[in-house]
Amino acid sequence: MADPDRLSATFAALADPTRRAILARLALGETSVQKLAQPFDISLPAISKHLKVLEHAGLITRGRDAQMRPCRIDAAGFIGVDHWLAEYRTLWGQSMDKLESYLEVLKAGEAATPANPRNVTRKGAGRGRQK
Amino acid sequence: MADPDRLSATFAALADPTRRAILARLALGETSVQKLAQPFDISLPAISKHLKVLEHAGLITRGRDAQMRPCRIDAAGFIGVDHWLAEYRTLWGQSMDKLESYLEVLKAGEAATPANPRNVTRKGAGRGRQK
DNA sequence: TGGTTAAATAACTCATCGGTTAAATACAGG
DNA sequence: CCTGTATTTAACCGATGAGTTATTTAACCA
Repeated sequence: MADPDRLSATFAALADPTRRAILARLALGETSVQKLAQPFDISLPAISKHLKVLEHAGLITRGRDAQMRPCRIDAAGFIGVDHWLAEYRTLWGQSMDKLESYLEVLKAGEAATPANPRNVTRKGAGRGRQK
Repeated sequence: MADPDRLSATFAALADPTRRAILARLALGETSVQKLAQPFDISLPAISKHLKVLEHAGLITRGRDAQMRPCRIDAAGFIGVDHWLAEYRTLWGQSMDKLESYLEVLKAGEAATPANPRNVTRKGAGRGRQK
């Protein structure tokens, strides 16, 4: 119902192996609920609940094709996680090769130069309240 | 593939805003439990529990200094998440996280942080698979 | 219309989680 | 030793989450 914290919802969604398996399957392409459920020995309503959680987490979207509700990966949730993780990447030194790649992209000529002087995202600050 | 339950534990740990705030604080440097607890209006045992969860998730480690147990960031958990996420990066294009990493490098390099990441050219969705 | 298939909802159980307070442990110093 | 400080453990409680079976909604087809 309420959507107080999407990032929390996304991480919570990813904390379940069944849901990660569903995402792995969806990474291969859009699929119906039935086919998604097939590899698991849990009931269909359970799958339906998992899909609802994934959808609310911004990790999948659902369409409509006749009686079927095909599910597909939604980049939004992944981007949210990636963005959060980016704040910590310098802590374990994976930034250099990423920077190299970025510079290659720059050379390819597609990047706009960051130009806004006032910073927007605070570093690690965090929302301190919970629940 | 690493321990799959470990990954679940890591995502579950990250699903709590209080714990993410603790990590944000620890990103600034090693600290005692007391100082860690200060910004929050929850009890000390609650913080202690959060730290235990973070430790089990591979996101922090704890040492010993007299009566204090200083906590610090542990890269392992972050790397686990990053590796998992890498499998899905091709689904939304990589320019975004590369830019973020680049900005992190900038931040690490100088005190004044410029830049607004929002005007980067984004690639289209691009259906695909990987792994 | 009725029947079949696809998926979601309802209502319930049970385990886990985040929080509490009170007590216990570990260490430093007189 | 005893005392103070830092932190963890124990015992408990209400909320949430993952699962179930039974029922219901939605869409297609004869």
